[in-house]
Amino acid sequence: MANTKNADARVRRTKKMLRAALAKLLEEKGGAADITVKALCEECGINRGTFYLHYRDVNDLLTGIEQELREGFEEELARVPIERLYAGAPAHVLDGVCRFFAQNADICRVFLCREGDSAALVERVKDVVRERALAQWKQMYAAAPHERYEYTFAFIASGCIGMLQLWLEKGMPQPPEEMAALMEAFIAKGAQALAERA
Amino acid sequence: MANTKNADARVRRTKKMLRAALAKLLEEKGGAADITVKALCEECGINRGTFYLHYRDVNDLLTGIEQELREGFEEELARVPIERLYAGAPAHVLDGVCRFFAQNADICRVFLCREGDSAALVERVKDVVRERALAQWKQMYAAAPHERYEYTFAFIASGCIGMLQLWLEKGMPQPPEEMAALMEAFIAKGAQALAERA
DNA sequence: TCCCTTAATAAACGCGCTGTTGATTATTCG
DNA sequence: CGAATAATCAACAGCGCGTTTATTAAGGGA
Repeated sequence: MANTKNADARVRRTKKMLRAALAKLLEEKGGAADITVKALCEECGINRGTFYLHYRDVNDLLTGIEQELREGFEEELARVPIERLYAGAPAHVLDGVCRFFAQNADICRVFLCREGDSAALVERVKDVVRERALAQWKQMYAAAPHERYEYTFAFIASGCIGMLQLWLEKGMPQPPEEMAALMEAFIAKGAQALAERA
Repeated sequence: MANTKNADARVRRTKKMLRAALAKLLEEKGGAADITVKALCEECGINRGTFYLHYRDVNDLLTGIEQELREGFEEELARVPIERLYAGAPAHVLDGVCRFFAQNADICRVFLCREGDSAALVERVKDVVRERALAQWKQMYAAAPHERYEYTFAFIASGCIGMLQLWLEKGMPQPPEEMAALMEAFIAKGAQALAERA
């Protein structure tokens, strides 16, 4: 990121084009697998040698974009007052997160969704969520949580991602706020929340 | 599977060796990416041409094993009385599922866990869980469920997988029954269940 | 047991992408 | 403008792929 900004205008141009090409090929092929350096360079009319001037291989370019996405998500997550989630009173605490996914839907759909073979990012996002939940817990109770909570946070992290994946797949027919409310209700009260609302 | 059984003894031998080699290389390299046909054949001392006699490429071999694992899981899942999950009374309905993961830990750890770049199987398993939950719902209430439930089932499916992934990563220090109870409690009552147990 | 069938081997083939190199041209920025 | 450096072009060996040929070895039914 910082690396990309403080650079020659030519470098910025090249990297930008490569990212666009990657995005396009990813959507075309569906999977990150067998995207070739050659195809990437031909896509944006760049010399193949130029690619190696900036990236080690295709995966290197890929993880760069992933990292940016993750950093953006992490920022958004930092604003969430997690402690209010467990209180049982949904209070629009996840609205921002859901909106973030909606805003970056193009990239998220490619990197976060099924068959993408880009499991790494999904796992990282889970880690971020889980660790933040754990840290929050420690801060709230000033004590190391029982192992049981770790598993529950893993459940929450994965569950949220899974719900968001389905949402993205469907083309986001619901507004982010509705998704947030659904997530919050389930986290707080589980399936019982459903019965009450039905 | 049936294909593997009704075959010449030589074919069975070859396929068996290839699977063993694949498992070994997967553990060594960590990721399914860049496992080469050549390496696979060298690993078990098989002619490279022989590989192509049975599989189209590495991915073909890979999905074969995945499918077996998924079928086993699907069988186990079919025995789960899902309707009792929503009642709020954990009743050891998920014990069998968790035991299945414990029994097949070796394979699950490779195919189901992080960084494995084998996202396809994870997604399939999610689908199985989600669809079964939906079908069960329809059977119980004889009506098409609100879209909200689809998202909730997606949450549950992904959440369970996530919890099981963490469990496998840790080396399964808890007995399957404990994991099952934890999952059941969270599904039924959400984070409130934690407060009550703390 | 024999013998026919079929799997496995060995060696070689062109193909395409990789990652690197050296020389040359074009662009940026002070 | 002019020095620095990014981008280009062409060519290179290397390697794994997927296929083909002829040959050897093993299996299983009559």
